[in-house]
Amino acid sequence: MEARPTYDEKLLRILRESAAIFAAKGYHRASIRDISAATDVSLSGLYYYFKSKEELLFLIQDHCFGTLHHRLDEELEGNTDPVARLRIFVRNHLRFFLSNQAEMKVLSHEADVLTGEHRAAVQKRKRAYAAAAETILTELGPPGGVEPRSATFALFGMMNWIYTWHRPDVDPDADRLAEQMTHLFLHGYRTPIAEGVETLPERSGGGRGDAPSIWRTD
Amino acid sequence: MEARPTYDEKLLRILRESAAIFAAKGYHRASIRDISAATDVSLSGLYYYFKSKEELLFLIQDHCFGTLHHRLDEELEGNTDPVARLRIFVRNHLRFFLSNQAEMKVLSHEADVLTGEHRAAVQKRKRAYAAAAETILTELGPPGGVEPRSATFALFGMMNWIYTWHRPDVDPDADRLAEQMTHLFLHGYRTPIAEGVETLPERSGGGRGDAPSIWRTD
DNA sequence: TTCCCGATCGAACGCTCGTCCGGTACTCCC
DNA sequence: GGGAGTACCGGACGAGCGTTCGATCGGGAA
Repeated sequence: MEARPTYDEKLLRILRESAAIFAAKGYHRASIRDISAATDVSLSGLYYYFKSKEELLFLIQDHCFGTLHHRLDEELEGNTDPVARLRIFVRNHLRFFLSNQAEMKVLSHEADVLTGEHRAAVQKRKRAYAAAAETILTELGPPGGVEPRSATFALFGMMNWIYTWHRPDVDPDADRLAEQMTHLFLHGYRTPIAEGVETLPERSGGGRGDAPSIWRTD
Repeated sequence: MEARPTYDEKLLRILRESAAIFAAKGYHRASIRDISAATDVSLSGLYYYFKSKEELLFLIQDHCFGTLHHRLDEELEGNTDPVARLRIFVRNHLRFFLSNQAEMKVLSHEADVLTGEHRAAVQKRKRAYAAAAETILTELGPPGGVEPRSATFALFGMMNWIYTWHRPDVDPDADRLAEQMTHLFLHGYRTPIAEGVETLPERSGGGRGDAPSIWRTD
């Protein structure tokens, strides 16, 4: 005999299924009716668990971000070597990303959908997480040539872009990817830029402005 | 006396304004009525320029990708040094991205909205562009440790993530960013991974599975 | 048994959406 | 002047959306 699920269990199941649907169709194109069908909960029955579609998105994002950051703190605990800490950070991020692809896609892809207090709450989480990342980078010492802010976002770009290309059957798992990305980042970050060698001469006589718009009229 | 715009000029204007609106609100949330208001063309009048909302998105993406790739070929022409070619590739991509942020955001963010032939046509463009990138990376010689496929996407991730963070008033311009990202990528890509030094010991006795789901039930 | 309350549902409301139809100026050519 | 064709518009249609309302069901308390 199967025990009836508690309120919390059922809410978590709804959040999980909703995340999968938002990830597949996108937040705006996914309808509450889709979620109703996937969860076998009636349309109106769902509103017992959240007040609005936006709150549903918020619950997913908030829980996801909170868990990600919480795990990071656990993993970092007691570790003081700067390089090891960077490695742990990347590994934690990628493990979490690949184990919760739907949720993390929703987090990355629907980042600017929320409004008002929901938006503020998620952005607070995001800032705290980014600050943790920045601290870790600062501990590495001064960079060799790239600016810390650009470098931080370059690292996040590498990691967060994953959901657009990673296929579990052919691509490396999270731990191997973490090794590779840490390696990729670390060497470039600490190696100084060789003056004069690494810049490209301007293309001569192109005649076009340096920031041409796409909308050519030829 | 202002000359009346031609058909093509007006279409391009509509595409430009639409791209800005899609970038700001997202494809699904932006309505044809929004575009009508922004362009001062009536709702039905717009359908003289495209057959459906999806075709409008296609026209933007197709034109954008086509121009990006076309520019790349122009810039690469006559240049044979592998490192210089990589540098040109990154610079071209970033220049284009920052000069056409709205269009490139639409390209990145609404990548899997199109269906049928529209989707196929854009994916063909994307594959051709990615192939060009892969060729450039191959010319660099064998990587030092990271896999070429992961490395390629890591590079694209760095570059394509830009639209989420770049602020023209505080961040470096396209050319400086290109220098930095090329540097970042190149050193990591060619430096071998030091055996045994760069791997992290498993966390001892964590007791949790290695790919824990977010949806803890505690 | 009766009452209450958390959990759930069917049916509807008001709204916005993409798209289409019929019509109308305007311009050029005969 | 008359016909053709390009450019454009007002207004509507049907579908789908998020949300709400009143009713119902089942189990523990009195």
